[in-house]
Amino acid sequence: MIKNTPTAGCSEYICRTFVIRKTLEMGKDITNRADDYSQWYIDLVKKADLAENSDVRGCMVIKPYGFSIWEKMQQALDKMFKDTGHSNAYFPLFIPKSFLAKEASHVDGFAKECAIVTHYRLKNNPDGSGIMVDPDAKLEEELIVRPTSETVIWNSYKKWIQSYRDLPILINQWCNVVRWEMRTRLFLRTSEFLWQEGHTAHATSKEAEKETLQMLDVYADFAENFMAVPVIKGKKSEGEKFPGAIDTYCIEALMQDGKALQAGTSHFLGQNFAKAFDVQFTNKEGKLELVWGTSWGVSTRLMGALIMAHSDDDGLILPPKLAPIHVVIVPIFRTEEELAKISATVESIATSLRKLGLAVKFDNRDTYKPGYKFAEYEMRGVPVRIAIGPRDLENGTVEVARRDTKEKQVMKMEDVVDEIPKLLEAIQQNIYKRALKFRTENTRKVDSYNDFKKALDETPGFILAHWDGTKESEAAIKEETKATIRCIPLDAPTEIGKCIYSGKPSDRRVLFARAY
RNA sequence: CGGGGUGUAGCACAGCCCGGUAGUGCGUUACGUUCGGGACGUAGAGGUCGGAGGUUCGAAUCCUCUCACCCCGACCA
Repeated sequence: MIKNTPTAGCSEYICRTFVIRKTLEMGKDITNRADDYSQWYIDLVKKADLAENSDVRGCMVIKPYGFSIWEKMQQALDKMFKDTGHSNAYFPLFIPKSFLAKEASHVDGFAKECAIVTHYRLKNNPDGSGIMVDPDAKLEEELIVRPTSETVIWNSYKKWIQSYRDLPILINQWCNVVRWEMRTRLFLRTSEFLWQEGHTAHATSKEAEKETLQMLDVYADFAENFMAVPVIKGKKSEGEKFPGAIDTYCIEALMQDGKALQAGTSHFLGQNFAKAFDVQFTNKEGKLELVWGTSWGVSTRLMGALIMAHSDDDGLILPPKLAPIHVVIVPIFRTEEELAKISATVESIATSLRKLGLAVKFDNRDTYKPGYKFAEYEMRGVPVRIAIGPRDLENGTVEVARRDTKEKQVMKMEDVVDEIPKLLEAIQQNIYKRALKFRTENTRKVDSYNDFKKALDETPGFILAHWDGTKESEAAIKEETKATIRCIPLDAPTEIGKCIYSGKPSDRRVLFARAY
């Protein structure tokens, strides 16, 4: 094969072996998105060392690397909450059954997915074969493992609020919740998940509504500027809103397979929970009035959004603002002496980069070859990789590779400190723009039910279409196409049209998609 | 809850149809050679074959029951 035309044949041979080799190696790692998107996602979560299934049904173990990304999200969000006047607090994991029953639509919404504590003691089996629940230790009243905390929090608010002077109450809690889902998927839907839930109480409807929309803006800001995921802000239809809310607002993101993902919600609760828990205050006029409420939350589901929005067949792609490691430095060396020389240079580069607030990892393990490390950090989505070898030491250069485009460049060592922060910023911008471009290209206006169905099957994505505003049409469309109204976009312009399903008049387009 | 699948070494799997020394790859340990895109050699360690019962001289393998998890649906702030 190589012997015929030495030069051309040789390079062709090398090239081909490389491709075959690469294909095999990649196949060994993660499924291609094009072959099976769902499997790609699962492979990626596991191979990037983000999380794994635990032996507890529907529950995941979030591994250190995955958790460190979640911590970065928490830090950024927590600051945004504090900056908008909120404080953190903590309420119990357990909710007495009677609490949950107080708000009718709330209990309807969650009843089918609750974990319930009925006993408080175990004992040895009489036959000595392990342990059993002690039937004598039955609880007077069952405890529900919180699926969300409105009830237990409003029960406290009743004690805390007497006068308009006690308002507003602006509280957030970081915690775990349990929803006994039929079917689970790592990060996207797990029986137990981590989240934050904000719960605020206000003297007026106007103020509560303002809070609801303010937090929606915070979420959108976070999604776009930290996660680099463009989102559409909107209002949920009656059928899709939170049980117990007057209005539910949300941010909706589009994943690479054309399915929508609800990335955060903010609810205007009206006086529903105040009514249920009898939370009244004396207003300035000395009259008793019910308190107005909001609640809002984002969860570890954001991890799913982050993964699916940007990553490729080689692994995770992380936005620099949420990457636990910004820059990984891989030394290329043969001997310990070479490594020692390189280390000296690396230390000075790493120190200067760290002074800029960057997380820099120097991977000087001698147990893995450089190629292995390159692949590993690509899998983990580290935005920038610097390679330094003997050749670089001679030339005073380094090799810089960016994860988002896989481009490599040779950079002068003295430029590194100036250029890397710019490069990270460029990556942050680039992946946002790429995601936005994808969304734009996969958002379609459709005016007939046939085109709607065709679009869903042939070119999945967001669909903007007219809807008559009725539950009946919404339900029928969902039943027939599995597409749901993701939201009524807040910025939707008034536009006269006809509902794609019923043909009845409509004054604006709403956002449809199949969703996670 | 319906459909499908899987439980055998840390991980991925073969062996089962047709019963008879529990295997392969990766990882791991030691040593040596390697190191600019996923290295290789040699030697070693590592297994209640998901669980219970049954058939049999003998069960990872056949039969019955059972448990668990995963995937695809249905459901779902």
